[in-house]
Amino acid sequence: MTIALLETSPPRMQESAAARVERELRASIIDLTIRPGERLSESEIAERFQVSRQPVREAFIALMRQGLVDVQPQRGTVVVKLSVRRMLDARFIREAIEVAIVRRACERFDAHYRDRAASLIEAQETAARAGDHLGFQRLDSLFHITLAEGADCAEAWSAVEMQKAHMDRVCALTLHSPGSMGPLVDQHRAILNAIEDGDGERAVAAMSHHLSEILRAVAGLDLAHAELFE
Amino acid sequence: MTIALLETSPPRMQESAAARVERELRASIIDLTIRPGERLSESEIAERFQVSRQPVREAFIALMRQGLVDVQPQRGTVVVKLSVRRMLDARFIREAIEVAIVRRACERFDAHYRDRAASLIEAQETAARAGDHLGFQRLDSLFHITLAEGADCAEAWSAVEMQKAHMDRVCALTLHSPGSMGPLVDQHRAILNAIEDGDGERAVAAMSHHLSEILRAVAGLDLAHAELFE
DNA sequence: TAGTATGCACTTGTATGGAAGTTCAAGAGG
DNA sequence: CCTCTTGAACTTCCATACAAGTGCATACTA
Repeated sequence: MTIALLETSPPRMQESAAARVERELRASIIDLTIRPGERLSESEIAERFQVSRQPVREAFIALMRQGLVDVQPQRGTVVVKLSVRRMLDARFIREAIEVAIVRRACERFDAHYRDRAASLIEAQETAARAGDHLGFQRLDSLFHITLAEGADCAEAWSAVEMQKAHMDRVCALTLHSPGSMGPLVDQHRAILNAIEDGDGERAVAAMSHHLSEILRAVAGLDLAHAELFE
Repeated sequence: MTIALLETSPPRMQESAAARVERELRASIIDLTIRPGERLSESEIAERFQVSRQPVREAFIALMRQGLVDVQPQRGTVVVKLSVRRMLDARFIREAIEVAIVRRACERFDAHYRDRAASLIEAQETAARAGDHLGFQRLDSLFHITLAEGADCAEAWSAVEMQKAHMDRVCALTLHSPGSMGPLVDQHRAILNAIEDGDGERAVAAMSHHLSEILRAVAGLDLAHAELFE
């Protein structure tokens, strides 16, 4: 649904070289700037980022733990290909956690975050009308994070983030038609409304429905980019 | 509920030095052999394992990502203290995922894994009678993994594993009374029965109840080991 | 020609030295 | 006695060199 713009943006103070390489490589892998199946060389990346091999190696290991690259000892490192199976697994895990989040949100949801979520929906409406895909994706991510924080589940979101990457990578393939963002805004609104009403079952159903949108994108893209899939 | 014996056991072929250090340190951190709050030194650990500082550093970074140590640049690395909050967060995430697993298991559960789960319960019964805590913990972990694999959710289990460490660390403090394992076996049996009946709601309730056992262990131990908590 | 060595060019893994930053204690100065 | 400075002793982080393993092309052999 979204690409990782949020965790990409803050070039925090004194970011280590390893963290910088990992952050930038991760973003490129998720938005498919680096193609699935492509070989990555420690030396080449090190030269490109003007650092030594060591921080690059640490970035590779971190990306391997996230399931984004495959480090084969003494052979090489490759960006893992897209996988419908892996995407469905990620969706399953994400839905499990986010459903639990909204269920808890129906019991207690901080008022400040409720207002923030509402204003984010407004901003999404604007971005959708303007056809601003990148902005919309960033706002989408912020909306989900806000739900987690409002329900006091910030830690749970970090667990979602890893899975989200595998969904975003597949979504980066789908062509973003102008009208595709509107329904998503409505779904966000339905989720927030249910939370405000404290209606757990409705909130769960709304979130589940929302996260099932990606299933519709699966059918149409397999053949067009077969070489990117395993 | 359990400590990480499963992922600790296989000293796989050609395991790298970094992986070995991480594996052993992780096990020691989880079973509290290395005390929460203790400082870790790259040099000291390197000397102890007879390797250079580099693989130790990589192990530290990996453990940091799992939330088990805190690497403070240019200052030092410490084992994170126990945290009731962190444990409750881990429990929340784990319950969310495992509840989704058993719900799926009620729809389709491989017969081979059903038999395996049943035999694991038998083995747990034996271990419980014999008072074999370590064996029981290993069987407990295997049971949950078997549920995940039987429901074709192996990937989801790896997401659970990280959270599980934070629960196991707190559970390592609780004194294991001889009769404490019996109810857990019954709970496992209830879960498996519900799955065999295809009764989703009952399976979810049984798993949720099972994973709530740890909440009972929270109250009694805070004061006895206050220095281990943040 | 088919099959088998063999050496080269690549890869990741490890060791080691030094750069940059933090902490803490000892000592100078008020 | 209190405050500030300063330097030694640590820490993690990075750069570099080397070790070890893989794959492939080339050349040699039957």
